[in-house]
Amino acid sequence: MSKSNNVYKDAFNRCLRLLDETKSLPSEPELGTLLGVSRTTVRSILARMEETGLIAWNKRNKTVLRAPRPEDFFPEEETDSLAEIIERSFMRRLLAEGAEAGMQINELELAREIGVGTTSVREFLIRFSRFGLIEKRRNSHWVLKGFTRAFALELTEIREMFELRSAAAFAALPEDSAVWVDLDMLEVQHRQLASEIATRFNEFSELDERFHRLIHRASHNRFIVDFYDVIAMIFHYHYQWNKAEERQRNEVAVQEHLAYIAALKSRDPGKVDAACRKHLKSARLTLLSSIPEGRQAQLA
Amino acid sequence: MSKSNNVYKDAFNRCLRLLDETKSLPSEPELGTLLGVSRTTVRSILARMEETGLIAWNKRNKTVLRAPRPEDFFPEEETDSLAEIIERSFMRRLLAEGAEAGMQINELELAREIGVGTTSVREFLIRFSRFGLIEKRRNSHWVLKGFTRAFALELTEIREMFELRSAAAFAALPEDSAVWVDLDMLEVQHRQLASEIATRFNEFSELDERFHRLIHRASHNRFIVDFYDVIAMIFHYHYQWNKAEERQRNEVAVQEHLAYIAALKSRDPGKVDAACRKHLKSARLTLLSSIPEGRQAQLA
DNA sequence: AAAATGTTTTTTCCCGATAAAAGACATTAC
DNA sequence: GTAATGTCTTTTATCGGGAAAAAACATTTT
Repeated sequence: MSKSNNVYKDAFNRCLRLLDETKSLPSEPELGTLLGVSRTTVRSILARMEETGLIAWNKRNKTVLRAPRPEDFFPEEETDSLAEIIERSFMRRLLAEGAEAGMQINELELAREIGVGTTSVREFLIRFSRFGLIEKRRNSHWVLKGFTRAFALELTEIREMFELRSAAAFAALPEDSAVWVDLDMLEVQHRQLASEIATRFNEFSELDERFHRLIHRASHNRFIVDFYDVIAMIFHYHYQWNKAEERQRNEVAVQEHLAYIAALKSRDPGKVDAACRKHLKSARLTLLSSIPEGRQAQLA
Repeated sequence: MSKSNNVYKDAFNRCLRLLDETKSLPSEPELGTLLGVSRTTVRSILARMEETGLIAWNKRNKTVLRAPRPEDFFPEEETDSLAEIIERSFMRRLLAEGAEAGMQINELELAREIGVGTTSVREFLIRFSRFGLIEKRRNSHWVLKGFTRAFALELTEIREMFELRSAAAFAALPEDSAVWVDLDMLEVQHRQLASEIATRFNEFSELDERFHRLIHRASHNRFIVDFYDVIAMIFHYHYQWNKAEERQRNEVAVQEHLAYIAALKSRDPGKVDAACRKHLKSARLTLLSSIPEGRQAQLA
């Protein structure tokens, strides 16, 4: 087994959901762009759909025969890429108790534990190293730097620097820039979420990321834009294992975002700066308060 | 051939240079730390040195029998790690004419061209991607973003942000901090270089890097410290292929550094800021002026 | 008993091979 | 003649294996 066909399985599942909406499927290249895969994969999907009686396929004709049933879908866990599987396993370990700074990381052990080859683990660790949580010793093991208070402070320091600059750049964008439309859309979504916060508070994460990424993009600086990956990763996993006060937290954040959006729309640099600072400050406090006190740097 | 023994060969060569200085070599663990390799490698080195009549080795006794001759050394090109070889090849292509933005990068082709396995090339590209010059298309090729004017501007924007902050932090360090001693040493070396600039101008690069890294370390922020890797890499390769006005450039930079050092020692935030800005501005101009005008972003 | 040397085990680094997926080329349909 | 489908080729993602290097363990020396 050299490569799993998760790309195919994931695209197949997504394609199944398209079946509900139409009587017939579009052309192969069109499906390809829609699903983000090559025609080769599209054709495998169509082949299976024909086989299982979901569609009748004859050249350009792809008629939907029946609605998809639960058993038509591939199991969720088979649609994840290896990288995602490794990342999840690794993050679980990292945020679990006992993952102290200075600990060494063993590629072979990780690979065996997760049940994958060492190459994939190596590649993952190299990719992951840019998050500043691990470090390589040449010709030797990786060292865990740990998800410590120091890490959170260093991360937020950069975040604040970058976001203040991006927000200022955003406010200075011309009236006819497309970003104002995006911002309006985000504002509407924030208002909707605010009005139903009691039941939908867990949808905030995703909205949060889209909002901040929009702002960072205004910097027109790849290093700033890319840095948001670090923040997104940390927030994603950290809050996944730390649900304390989630509703309360998100409710506050939504209101801060709305104030921030209003400041951006005012295009007044002073107001933008103030609203941005206020939100970043509470984001920092939230992150810091959720790091257990015992989880300090233990490094020599 | 699964792994070259460049670690051994490189350490062997470095160990040969130690032979000139002493009558006998220290213990195995001591040699290991000195050369930065494991005892296993140290013992291979000693074994060969005994074999070639360089030393007499009997347990704790490692007596030097003769001075090393040129033919005792392994050829320089055999001491480079695969990663270094790939990096050099890749950078040569990148900075050569015809490497335009938007071009795709083919792992297999690169691997064949350099004469290495695909795994090593993949790992290199993943590591290299943090420099912001290439980007991965999921399940597909890498895309070259190109060493363009835009790249240089984005790079220097971050550099300036980080260095101004680090310099301010540096100046605020307590009197008894060890950094002041390091700074004094660097100042002396700068003065020496300044006085012999006509013949030693090409030694500036290395001094430059040590100076800026010292300053960045004062930020106590891993993201700032790590970012200097990007700058160092760009400067290293860029100037290696662009020697125009090198002497003139370095002469100016040394003087700017000396002014910058004086400002830091004054611990006056205003002076530090001014000296830092001045140096960064000329560094930016130098970098920009050396990017050919034709080398613009061509991306769709 | 601390630190060295001698020996064995484990891990890292890297290659070649193979299935999945992408991409290129040839052919057909509208 | 443009855009689809059909077919073939190339590239990517991943594994297992093997030599180099590190690390762990055992034994000796001072």
